[in-house]
Amino acid sequence: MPLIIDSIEKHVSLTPEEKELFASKLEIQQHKAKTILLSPGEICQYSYFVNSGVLRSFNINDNIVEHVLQFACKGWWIGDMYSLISQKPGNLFIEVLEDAELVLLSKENQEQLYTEIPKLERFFRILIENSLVAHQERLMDNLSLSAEERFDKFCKRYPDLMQKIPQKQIASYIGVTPEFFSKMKSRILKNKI
Amino acid sequence: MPLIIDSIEKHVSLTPEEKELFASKLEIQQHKAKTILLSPGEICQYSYFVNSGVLRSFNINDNIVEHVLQFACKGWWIGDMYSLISQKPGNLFIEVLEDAELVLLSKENQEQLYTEIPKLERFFRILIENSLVAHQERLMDNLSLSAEERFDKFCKRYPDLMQKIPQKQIASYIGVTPEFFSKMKSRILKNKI
DNA sequence: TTTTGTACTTAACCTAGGTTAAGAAAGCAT
DNA sequence: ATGCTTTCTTAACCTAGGTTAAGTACAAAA
Repeated sequence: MPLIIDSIEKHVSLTPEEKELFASKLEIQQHKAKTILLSPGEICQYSYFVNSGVLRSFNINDNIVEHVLQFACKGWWIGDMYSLISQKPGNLFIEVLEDAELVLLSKENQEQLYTEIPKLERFFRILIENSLVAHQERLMDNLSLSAEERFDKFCKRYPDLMQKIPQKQIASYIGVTPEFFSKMKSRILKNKI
Repeated sequence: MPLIIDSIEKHVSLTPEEKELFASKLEIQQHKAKTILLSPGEICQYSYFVNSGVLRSFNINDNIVEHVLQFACKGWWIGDMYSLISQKPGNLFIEVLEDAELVLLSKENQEQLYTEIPKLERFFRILIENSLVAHQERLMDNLSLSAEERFDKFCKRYPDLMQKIPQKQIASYIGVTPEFFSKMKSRILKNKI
């Protein structure tokens, strides 16, 4: 599994033995689109690394409205962080949007690796730092930008996702209804002409 | 500085020598309310731990509107994570809201400590994990809850802050204007009677 | 080929929250 | 006490985005 190793070695370098030890703790799974890997109420046991395909994490509030927390495509990690670290029942769905090959790292194996290969604890520290910064920026964007500006940023940040996923998912990610998203999109088109 | 050590030992235990090494890397500062510790465009050099007092981090968008990213009172860490890890100019102000005693840990010292005392890298990994979970929850709340529900959660989560800071700051944190916040507050009062 | 379901669009109408403006209250310094 | 500044309130009016509902366009089953 070269992709996951490569992505780690962008931040820390591993010896061949360390790579082997690491690889021995991983599990590979193939999943079809629409598969639900995790549902609210369940305890998240894995960090998922995406070799190919697209996943999303989202929740559903009382009104049956979905809200997307994260998309993950090739080279990204996804999971229910809250449930994973607390080992309590989570609030998120994790769903496969496009047929995917995933690398699974169980909570226990991850903890073991932290002590067996401290460089991996560093890697995950850095990974989570970057994720925190991204979430902080998205939070501030939601507080200060209009829907159109958020959409604009989304297009620039995830240009490849636009083709791959239904636009209602993007609407949900930027925090508007599919109807408003559609209205907004046609307004943008008109203004460009 | 017992508070910062205590807060670390809730997650990892340190030997007396490690505590001493750690303490030797810290700097203590007193600051009056209204002091600006960091402004947009500057590069953040420190993680700030709050011994006493209250701080906030916030940004200002084009329209001269402030948005609060975080409050920090006794026992909390604050900083501009984006600028700190990238060592690029940041977007945040960090301001003292109530006279404060702070413990400063410089970026270089923090990196040194990670290798000198790997347990500290673990501590900060856990700290950041928790921060990430909190930001994820706040993000989802902003997508799915009304202003009143967000205010409700804020009151429950930070009951002590209500007395300490001007309510316009709380309005800014939950993402509404001070005027609307005031209207909402009086509506809530009426409904309780 | 028809059916069925899901995604997308459009339009009329609605509301949570924003804007503007003016006054009241409360700190804080002189 | 007296002004000066900042915070808070209220009210009239406004708008971004939500809701409801109906219709269109596909794609997957059957």
